Amino acid sequence: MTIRAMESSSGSTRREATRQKLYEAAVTLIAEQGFSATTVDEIAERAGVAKGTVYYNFASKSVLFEELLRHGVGLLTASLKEASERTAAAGGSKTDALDAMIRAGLVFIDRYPAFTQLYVAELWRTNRAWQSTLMVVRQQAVAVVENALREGVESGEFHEAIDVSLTASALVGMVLVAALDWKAFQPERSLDDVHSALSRLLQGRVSGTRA
Amino acid sequence: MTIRAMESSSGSTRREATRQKLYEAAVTLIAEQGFSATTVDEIAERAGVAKGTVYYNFASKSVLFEELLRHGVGLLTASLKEASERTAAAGGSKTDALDAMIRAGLVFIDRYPAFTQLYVAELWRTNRAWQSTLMVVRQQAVAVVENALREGVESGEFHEAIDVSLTASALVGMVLVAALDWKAFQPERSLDDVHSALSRLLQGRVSGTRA
DNA sequence: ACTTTTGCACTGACCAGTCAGTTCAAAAAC
DNA sequence: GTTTTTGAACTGACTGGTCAGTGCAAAAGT
Repeated sequence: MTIRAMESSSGSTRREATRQKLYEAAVTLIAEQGFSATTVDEIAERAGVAKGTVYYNFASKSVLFEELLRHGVGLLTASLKEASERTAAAGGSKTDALDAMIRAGLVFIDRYPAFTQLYVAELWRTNRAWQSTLMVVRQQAVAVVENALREGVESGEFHEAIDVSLTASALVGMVLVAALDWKAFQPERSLDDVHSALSRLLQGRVSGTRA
Repeated sequence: MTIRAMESSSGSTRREATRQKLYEAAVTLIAEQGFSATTVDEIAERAGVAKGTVYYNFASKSVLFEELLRHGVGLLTASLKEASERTAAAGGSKTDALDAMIRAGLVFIDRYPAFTQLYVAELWRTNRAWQSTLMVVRQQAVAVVENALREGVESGEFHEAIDVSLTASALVGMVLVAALDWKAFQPERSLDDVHSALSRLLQGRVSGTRA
């Protein structure tokens, strides 16, 4: 009985690969059917793994879901930050940063539509085990947008009377719903189509006052 | 076994009252827990009614839910139409009509937060029994917004290059998400606060180009 | 070299509990 | 007297979670 080889955070390849397969299986099934309607047997089968393996890797169905949530929103947050920072580094305005984040959001949803669907379906639900987890990760993501707005107000680019948190919510909602509708009802449209429609709205070129 | 009395849309009062109680019980439970996690026994208990009554009034749990969906979106659509028509009658612009619809949407969500939550949670799900029902009622609601946009384009008020359906989705999403975040995370804010934040965004007073 | 041991990762049959939906006789409401 | 509701018992399918056991690659022992 010796000390096992230390496995770095990147994880022992086998186990991490199995967890990844389980995430992928769970995300589509839960997006389609909802958490309760999705059985652990289904997840295991879709992942090509025995049921016991699910419980070997995750303490429970809920924990699997919670970790999936953290994993997914983590990717989104990183992508938004990257877009924001890249724009700033290129000397862009805060409006440019918001626009870049809109695009990053669309790219994310384009790549992980099932995850987005599931996130939206669970976010405002109360009395659920993972509610607190969800609030934390949501706040991390929304904060990136809020920061851009706040900095834009401070630099005088945006009107100081804007309500940062409500506006951030609205912008997130705009992207989220437009993108989900795109994927669900008009999948033939291009990402650029959606992006330009949202850009136009952001920049007040729909019903902007000329003042 | 006799032929049931045809009940007109207004319905026999007693039965209609029971159905209403069941709608109200189901809407909050399903919003909190999701459809599958909500049991018929719970719904009956919350409604203060025997389980048998549920099955006397609705063919199944799914049918109860589908009718609830139709009922709720019907109310929203009527409210949006009313707001739009009222504005038009008062000689307002299409921007005013959109603004009035935003307010009507917020009032609706303020009154029926659980319904909204549940609607959002189910809308983009595929493979569900009520998917087709949901698509129909969604289209009815979104069409009201699309019409205002289209008419605004025709009258020259809005730029002709706007994408009506994507912009409508985005506007709906803006209202939906801002309102749900309001209710879930900042319930102390007033409806007017939320409305003015959204108005500002609609009218390009956040990062509007001065062109 | 070779055998033996270790323990991680995985397996899948099994269990105890849950739930939608049914049934129906009797009561209540109209 | 007809419609609607009650409430409890029942069924049969399904589900989350368990657990004793398997396979195997690396480590330890010789």
